Amino acid sequence: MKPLIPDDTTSQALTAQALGGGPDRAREDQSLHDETLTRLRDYIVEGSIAEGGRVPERQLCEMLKISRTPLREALKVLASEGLVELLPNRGARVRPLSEQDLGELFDVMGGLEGLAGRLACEHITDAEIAEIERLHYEMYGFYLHRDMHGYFHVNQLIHQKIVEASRNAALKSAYANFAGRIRRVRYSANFARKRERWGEAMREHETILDALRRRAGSELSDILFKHLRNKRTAAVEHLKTDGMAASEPA
Amino acid sequence: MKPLIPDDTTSQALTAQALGGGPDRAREDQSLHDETLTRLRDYIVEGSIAEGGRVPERQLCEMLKISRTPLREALKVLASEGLVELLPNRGARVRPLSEQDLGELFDVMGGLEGLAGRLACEHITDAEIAEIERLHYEMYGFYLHRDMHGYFHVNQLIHQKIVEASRNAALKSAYANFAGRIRRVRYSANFARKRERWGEAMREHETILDALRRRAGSELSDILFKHLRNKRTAAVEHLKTDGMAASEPA
DNA sequence: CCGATCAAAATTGTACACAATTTATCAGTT
DNA sequence: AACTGATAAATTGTGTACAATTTTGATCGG
Repeated sequence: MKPLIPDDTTSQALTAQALGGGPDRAREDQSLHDETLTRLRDYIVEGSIAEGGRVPERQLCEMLKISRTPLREALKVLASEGLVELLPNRGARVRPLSEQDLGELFDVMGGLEGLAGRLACEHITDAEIAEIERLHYEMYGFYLHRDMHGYFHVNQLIHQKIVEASRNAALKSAYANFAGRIRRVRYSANFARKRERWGEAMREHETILDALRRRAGSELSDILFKHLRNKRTAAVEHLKTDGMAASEPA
Repeated sequence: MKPLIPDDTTSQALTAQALGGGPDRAREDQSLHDETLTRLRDYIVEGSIAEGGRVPERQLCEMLKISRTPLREALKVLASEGLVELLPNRGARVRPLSEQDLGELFDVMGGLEGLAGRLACEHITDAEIAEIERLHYEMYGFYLHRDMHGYFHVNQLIHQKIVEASRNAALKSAYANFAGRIRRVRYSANFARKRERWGEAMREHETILDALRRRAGSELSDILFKHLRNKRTAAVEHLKTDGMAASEPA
């Protein structure tokens, strides 16, 4: 058989354990439950299970080489995180994200990023700003070379840095949670083809950096929300067109 | 890469399930797990267990008249919500909230409320605004009569209405989660004695209502965050002084 | 008398068994 | 042949048993 789940799954941003405010537990003495939780979450976030697909417990148990008890515990947690849906006596399904759901999630992300920016202005060091500037120009390079992949990567890095600079663990956890939920659709749907929006996003990032330099919290908060709102529009638009094709076969 | 999952897309049943820890759900065919989850959460939020207090599973099982399995499932979920802490082989403890934790939570609440206000401006109806106005004046009445209890109650109602008007279920859930975490300390600590802050808060509420009437999203978002930031200062100050006395006997 | 070491009890982590509910299969009837 | 109903299989929900770890308690030595 196949491993089904790679061991060194790059769990980059999703370090924090849920909304808990992250006791950044070392990988050593993780209980079977925690291990299962992390692996299942990554598995789902990566989009390895079809939307709304039924997931028999037995099958997952075999896959993860554990018994049902820790698996079910993990499922309950994932349900509370919003990743799966638990239907009574009918098992767990990967929570389908409607157009509206995605819109809502993006708005919340916008609120959280706005908050992160505002708080970052209170705490960020010059060195951190310099680092973000560096990333910004790197991103600009990707933009010029039309390297979408590199662009997105650095883009996420910048937003992540801002969240870090907020010095707020609770915010960081919540952010990671919502990011994971969105990332699932982002995985199955490639965000390319938004060339016209690209330049606009790049300009928005200029203003973000500017506000950050001036430590203008309220202003930055506003800019970041609107930035995400624009992203939202593009994303929902994308899901609307691409989502159709995916669920078309009928 | 892995089929593994039959593509059975018959899921349309949108159970009002915990989206991020949302405490609103139908009381009908709750599984024992859900029932336990709700009851335990309420129990903890109400402050019935001392901070950091050990909570033997057996004891809780007797109290809730259930076996360990659903209880443990509930504990895992509460841990992911940040209410309790799970120490390996050492059981669950009510998560102690440091001064900093409380500050962080208040800031996140501020961000969420700001977001709620911004979104509310996009969706709120005149009737809803009228309702909030009514509550506002009711609250003002309590203020004039120096009725702290009534004031706080209506105050929470107003903030709740704004969240409702945002028309964002994900936000509502996250808000409920963080509100619960804060409420735990608010219960054990009576927020009285903040007379001087009271008038200021009342004035802030005037501006909130004003911005809401004008549907000035960005402005309202800013006001709401700053409003919560002021609350935060008062609350943290309170915990600093009162928290000492509370954790004395140990 | 106080502290350390080891055994006993209690508590937690996981697996498994059984009951309840849902889903699938298959007659029989129109 | 399609539909309805009953029955069988499978799956989920909950309780309990057992192993592993921690906490408690007692004995021994200083």
